[in-house]
Amino acid sequence: MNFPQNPNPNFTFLSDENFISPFMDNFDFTNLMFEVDEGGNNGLVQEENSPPTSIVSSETLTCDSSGSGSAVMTLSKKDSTGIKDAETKEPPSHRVAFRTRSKMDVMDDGYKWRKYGKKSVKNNINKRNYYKCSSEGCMVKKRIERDGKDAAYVITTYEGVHNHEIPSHVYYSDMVSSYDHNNWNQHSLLQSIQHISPPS
DNA sequence: CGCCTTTGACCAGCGC
DNA sequence: GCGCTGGTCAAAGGCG
Repeated sequence: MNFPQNPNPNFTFLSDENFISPFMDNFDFTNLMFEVDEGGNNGLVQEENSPPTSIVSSETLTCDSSGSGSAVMTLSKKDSTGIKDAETKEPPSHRVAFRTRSKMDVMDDGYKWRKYGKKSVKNNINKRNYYKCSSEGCMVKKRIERDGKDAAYVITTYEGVHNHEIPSHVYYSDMVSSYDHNNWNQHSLLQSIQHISPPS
């Protein structure tokens, strides 16, 4: 089986040994959803009653002491051919979505994002926020919305692949030094994504 | 001054 | 064809 490509292939931040989050107790990894290539739906898993195409074991996903969380990988209509196409053509064709339980709306992943829209969506009293990568020429987008059924959960969807280095290695150092719990949690989240979809 | 968010308008896709 | 919905644009204003 081919794992979908990491939306942030240039992620080169700290390794496991150097990065252990002690704060996962207030940042639960509930669902991790991958959609490779353009799919019919938006790649979001509709709770537990809609079984995904395939499920990655939670051991693969969870970070160290966390233990709470289930990972879900959904492959849409095209299989390996879609992946190949996506790698040879322009993005955005990679889409990664995950649902987390977090008090914070925005996942700070080290990239710089610029908000360009905000919309009310159907079946969700909460607004959906649209972000673009601020780097010039980078077309990666992400959507962030609160789960309509449980506002404690945040659904984040990345679309596309960054074509540049992560701009904030220094920033991560700052995060560590400032001991920002929330950012630590987010960092752990993204580290988990790397676990489930190694850049190969 | 540059970059960001906000927000209403606009556009495209889809179902009926 | 029409209406609904989601996604994007762009002007205006705020902030450092």
